[in-house]
Order: sequence, then C-alpha cells, then structure tokens
Amino acid sequence: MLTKKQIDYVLDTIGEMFPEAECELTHSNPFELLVAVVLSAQATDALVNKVTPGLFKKYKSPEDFMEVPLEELEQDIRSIGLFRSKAKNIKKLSYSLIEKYDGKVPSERDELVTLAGVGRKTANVVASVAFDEPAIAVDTHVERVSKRLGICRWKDSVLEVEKTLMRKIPKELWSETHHRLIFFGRYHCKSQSPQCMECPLLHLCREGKKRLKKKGIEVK
DNA sequence: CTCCCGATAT
DNA sequence: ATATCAGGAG
Repeated sequence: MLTKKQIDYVLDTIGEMFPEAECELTHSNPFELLVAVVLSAQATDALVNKVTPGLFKKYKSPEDFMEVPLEELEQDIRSIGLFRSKAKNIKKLSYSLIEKYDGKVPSERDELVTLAGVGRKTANVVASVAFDEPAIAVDTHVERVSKRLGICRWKDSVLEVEKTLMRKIPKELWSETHHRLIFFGRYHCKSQSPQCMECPLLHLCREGKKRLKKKGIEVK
C-alpha cells in the first residue's frame, strides 16, 4: 500500500500528465449527460460519441424518449451494445424525470440512483460533471489503476475503492483527480497494454515492476 | 453470481 | 479468437 507521501506524488504526476482531464462524453446539458453516461456502460466513450450527436438532435427532452416506440429507440442506439436494456432504461428514466422531477435531472445522488439504469458510478459522474458536486466515480479505469498502483487492495470492492480514494484525497481534488485517474487508465495504464516502460510512476508501482520482471526486464 | 451486447484493440 | 469498454439489474 502506498504511503500518504507516495499518493501525493501520484496526484502530482498524473496532474502533469493530464492537466486538462475532463469528461469526454459529448453533451450540452445535464439530461444529455445523464443519457450519455447510461449509454456508456461497458462501451467506450468514442463509441457512445458516434451515436449521441444524432440521438440528441432527434430526442431533445425526456418527453421525446418517452413517446418513441421502444423498438425504434433500440435501433437508434444498437451500435453501442447492451441496447435492449439501455433503451428500456432510458425510457423508464425519462418517465421518472417527468413524473417526479418536473422533467429535470436531480442533482442529489440519492435521487439519481433511483432512476432506471443509474447506479452509484453513473450518479457520481452526473453529480460531479453536471452539478459540480465533489465525487469520485469508480469505473473500470479508476478501479484498475488504483489497484495496480497500490492505492487500495486488490480484493477491494468498487465501493471500498471509492471510500479509500475519498479518504486519501482532499475533497477539493476529488473531481479533477477522478478524471485524471481515468485518463491515466485509458491512455497510459491501459488494461491490455500498460505503458510501464515509459511510466513515471514505475518506481512505486508493484504491479508495473512485476510485469516488467516477467518480461525479463530488471527494475530496482 | 449471471446476463446484457456491438465495436474495437490486441 | 479473445479481452475490454466511464455498469447495472435481476
């Protein structure tokens, strides 16, 4: 496990690597962000962004999603994958927004997670990006990077990872750090091909040293 | 825990 | 061919 000083070093380093890290899902208001994040489950941002511009041109409000036949919405988002459940969730979610929230996206996480297709991670993204609430959304990248670097333990659940990060990172840095961890995971510490040889954090990364040793490369 | 699922990288 | 992708519901 990393010490407090080592974690500060990690934050500084990923800050230098990705100073401008931010949400990469195309959106222009909280509702579009909510739909985009629901669509992004187990899909790349790039894939979602291919669909959403056209989608948001066709559907401008929860009412529009509520009224369209399910099969038509399924076809509109088919290329993203998991399209049947996502289409159903977006229609249900739109109905709830109209019925309970006057057609607007709530800013509270407790309210967001009551919406169809919205779990803790999605709620954190919406609260953080759309409403500027401090939050750390633990997605596949944040989880993988936190475990590889030794910020948390390998056996930790997603919720435990989030709690550990919130405990070890100052609240005012939560949102920007969370985006930098995602960029670090997405573009550098990649799942299949992590760039350990060129990693400025290799000296404190147990997993990176283990991986290089396995390839016959000695690291002190 | 399994299922949902197409696109892309490896 | 297989692994992975801003996960969540049943």
